[in-house]
Amino acid sequence: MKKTPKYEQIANQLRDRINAGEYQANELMPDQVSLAEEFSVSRMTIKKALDTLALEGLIYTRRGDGTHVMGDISLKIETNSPADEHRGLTAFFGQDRVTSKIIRFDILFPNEALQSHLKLNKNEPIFDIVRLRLVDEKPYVLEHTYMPQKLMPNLSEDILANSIYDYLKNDVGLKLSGAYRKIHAVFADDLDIEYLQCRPNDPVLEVEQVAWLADGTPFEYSFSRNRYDARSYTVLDINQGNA
Amino acid sequence: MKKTPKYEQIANQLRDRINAGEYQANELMPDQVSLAEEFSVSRMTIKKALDTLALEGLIYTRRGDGTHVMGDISLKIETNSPADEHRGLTAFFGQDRVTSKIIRFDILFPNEALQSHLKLNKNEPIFDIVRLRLVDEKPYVLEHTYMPQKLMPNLSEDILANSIYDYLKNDVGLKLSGAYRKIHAVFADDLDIEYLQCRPNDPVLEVEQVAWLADGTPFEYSFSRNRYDARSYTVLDINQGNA
DNA sequence: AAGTGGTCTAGACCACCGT
DNA sequence: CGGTGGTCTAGACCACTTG
Repeated sequence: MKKTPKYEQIANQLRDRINAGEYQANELMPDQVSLAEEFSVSRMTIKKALDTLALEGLIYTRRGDGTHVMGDISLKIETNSPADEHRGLTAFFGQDRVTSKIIRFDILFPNEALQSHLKLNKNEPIFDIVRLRLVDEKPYVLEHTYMPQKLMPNLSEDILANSIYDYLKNDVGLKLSGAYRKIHAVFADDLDIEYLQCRPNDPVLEVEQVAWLADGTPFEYSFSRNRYDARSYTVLDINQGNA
Repeated sequence: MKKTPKYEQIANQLRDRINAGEYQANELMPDQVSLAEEFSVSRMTIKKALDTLALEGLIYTRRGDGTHVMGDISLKIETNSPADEHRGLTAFFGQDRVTSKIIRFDILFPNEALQSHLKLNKNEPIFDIVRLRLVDEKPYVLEHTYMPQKLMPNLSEDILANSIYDYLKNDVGLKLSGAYRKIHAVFADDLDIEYLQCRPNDPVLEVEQVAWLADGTPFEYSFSRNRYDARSYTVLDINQGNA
């Protein structure tokens, strides 16, 4: 049983109202004092809920004016693969639609680059995993993943066939915290050609990632490779009032 | 003259201390009560300053434990081109290093896609701009930009030679607010080959962007094309405690 | 001038982690 | 258990936009 903070509950309700069209795009929302009365909370709590929605790009606020509902952003609507994806593919598409074909599952000692990325010394073994992820039976992304063995000693092929993230979260009890990603355009390599059915010289969208736990420990270094015509990567960048 | 909030001043000071090594990586920072005393502010204000740093990935907090300084993230260190780049190239590299070669500067009526992206009707003309941006005299990125004429009626080639963003912010008085980006891998086209000196069939990293003002009006739709071997795109994704 | 959102306070209670 | 961070309050003052 977990407790959801008031500001989060309120943010959820307000988000629902916006999505339901109860507050129209480019119109004003009720002012913070009214909302505080409606929800029987202090204005600071309302403010925090609104901050959440502003970070999501749903509203914007202007001192002296009010809180506006943001009109739809064209690129946002077309979007299908959000930046916030370190919860994994299964969380996004649902367990039924995602399957995995294991192409490699080895264990080895890390080279210098991997020692640095995962903050390990050369004697701490890592898993070396290559998986083809399929959505609705169709090749979606080819993932090359390195993870420290010591964090997940019981990793097996059965787990790899499903979601590693679910395993780490639910069975091992690790808490995921964040990720740093670097996005490149590269040439298709032999594996891309074989499994993603790329042609030689096709461009490939590669997402290089270091992900870490709530205590700051890196737990994953990975490359995700995508067909250039099948997938893109989207980012929402909200300017926090400074400029 | 503008007034900087206390929490922002404090966040800046604490950030400096972390970067100076005054608070060591993977060590605890002073607790919030102590910091509140040191800066003579309430604990809520300290909390807000720390939230800022947590969003930047510099620290992480654990209930019942304390505030930890995040160890360095490997990809973050190598990084040179941050996601937060809608302030423009000149703001990042400095005015002296960035020059622009104007390849196209036209005005035309928007097609349906552009009407949708920029929320215009078919009778409102837009600028159609192609610029090669050079850093230290070397080709860096090829930018194809569409902007509504009505927002910036006096745009000229002189301005294009420098920073459009500086012009919009300082001379026109527009307030930039946010951007939605979609990142693709694509084939080099004729312009890429000519100006970025790509070879035919080279992959190109393309960033498609819709940017909008503080009042929610879209003011720019653009494509930035980069040589695959010259540039990447980085994103920091911090999980806000939920999962 | 009136009304809005942004900041800040002083204190309270709670949830969580360590011992 | 003591100490930590997370939330929340009721009120205050300020900065800003609009009439």
